[in-house]
Amino acid sequence: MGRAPCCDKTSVKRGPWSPEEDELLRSYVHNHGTGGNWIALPHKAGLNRCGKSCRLRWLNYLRPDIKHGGYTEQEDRIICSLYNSIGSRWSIIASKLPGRTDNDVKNYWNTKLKKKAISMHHQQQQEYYHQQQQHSSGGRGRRGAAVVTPRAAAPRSQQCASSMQPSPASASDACSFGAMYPSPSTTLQAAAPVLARYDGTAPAPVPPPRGQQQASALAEFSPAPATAISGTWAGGLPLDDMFLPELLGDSEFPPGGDFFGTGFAPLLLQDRAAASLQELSACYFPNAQAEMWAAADHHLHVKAPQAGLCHSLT
DNA sequence: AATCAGCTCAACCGCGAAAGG
DNA sequence: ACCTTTCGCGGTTGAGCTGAT
Repeated sequence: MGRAPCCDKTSVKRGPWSPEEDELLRSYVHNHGTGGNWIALPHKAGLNRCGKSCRLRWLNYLRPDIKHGGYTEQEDRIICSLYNSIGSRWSIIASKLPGRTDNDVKNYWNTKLKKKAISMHHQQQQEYYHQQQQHSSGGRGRRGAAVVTPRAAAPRSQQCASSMQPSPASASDACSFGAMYPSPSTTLQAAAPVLARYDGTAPAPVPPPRGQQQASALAEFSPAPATAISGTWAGGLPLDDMFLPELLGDSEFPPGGDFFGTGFAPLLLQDRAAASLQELSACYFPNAQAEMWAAADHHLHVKAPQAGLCHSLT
């Protein structure tokens, strides 16, 4: 059986839109609006198209004030940070970027930004690994502390693969960003009391309906994007305080300095790499997450991530 | 010049949520 | 309360483009 199609696909035109079709749709919406019914719109507009196709064309291409390409570094950072925090909720992310559509942001992430993130994460891991090697060769490290190398971690993740649906690639996509870019929900824990500690044994909070979920997740991202872009974001924090220095260069983040500002320093710089690995590991080993975050909190004052860090694993 | 591989992005697909009867 | 219709979203596809060989 299956779901009935939204329209008769054999009788409607598909594929790329012609300039004439664009003009028909544009002028119809301009004169009449969408009428709240996309299914009926193509017939009224004289278009031999599926309603969904019309909606998509309008929202992603014909709508006024749409921007294509030319993403700024600022936008990159917003996308990265939001992706880290709420995952692939492209419509929400796009809503924070004036003129951008969810499809556009999604494409941009999948084709460009993701690669950038992954390469940066690998670089970060390597640096951490080298640091650990130097540390252990120059003296004994922390008693009982095992140095986790990517090489060593891989087989374990494969062991877990049977109980974890997503591929390592998809997991690393999300987790690499979790590790790289502290989300506002991580860096702004003091300003986000809604964060519940993940203790692994407590019953998971009942997720609110999707709309409310989005709203609560977004509560951390007010005020509006225009304000954010002008230089400040939630709680009046300077935008740059909400992102790790990878995209900015070290000069803006003095080494060892408390660049998150007083009261917003869950990730101390000297332990950042460790926290990153911990976060990454937690993605691969969800059952060990409670212990890790408990330890992390004790050592690093790190809160467990809210939904979104390892969204690809859920 | 021809072929191939990789990339981009518009468009499609199918699902869940919301709305309305 | 249930069913149907429509909307909105995220994942995926594939045509067209570009650069390398």
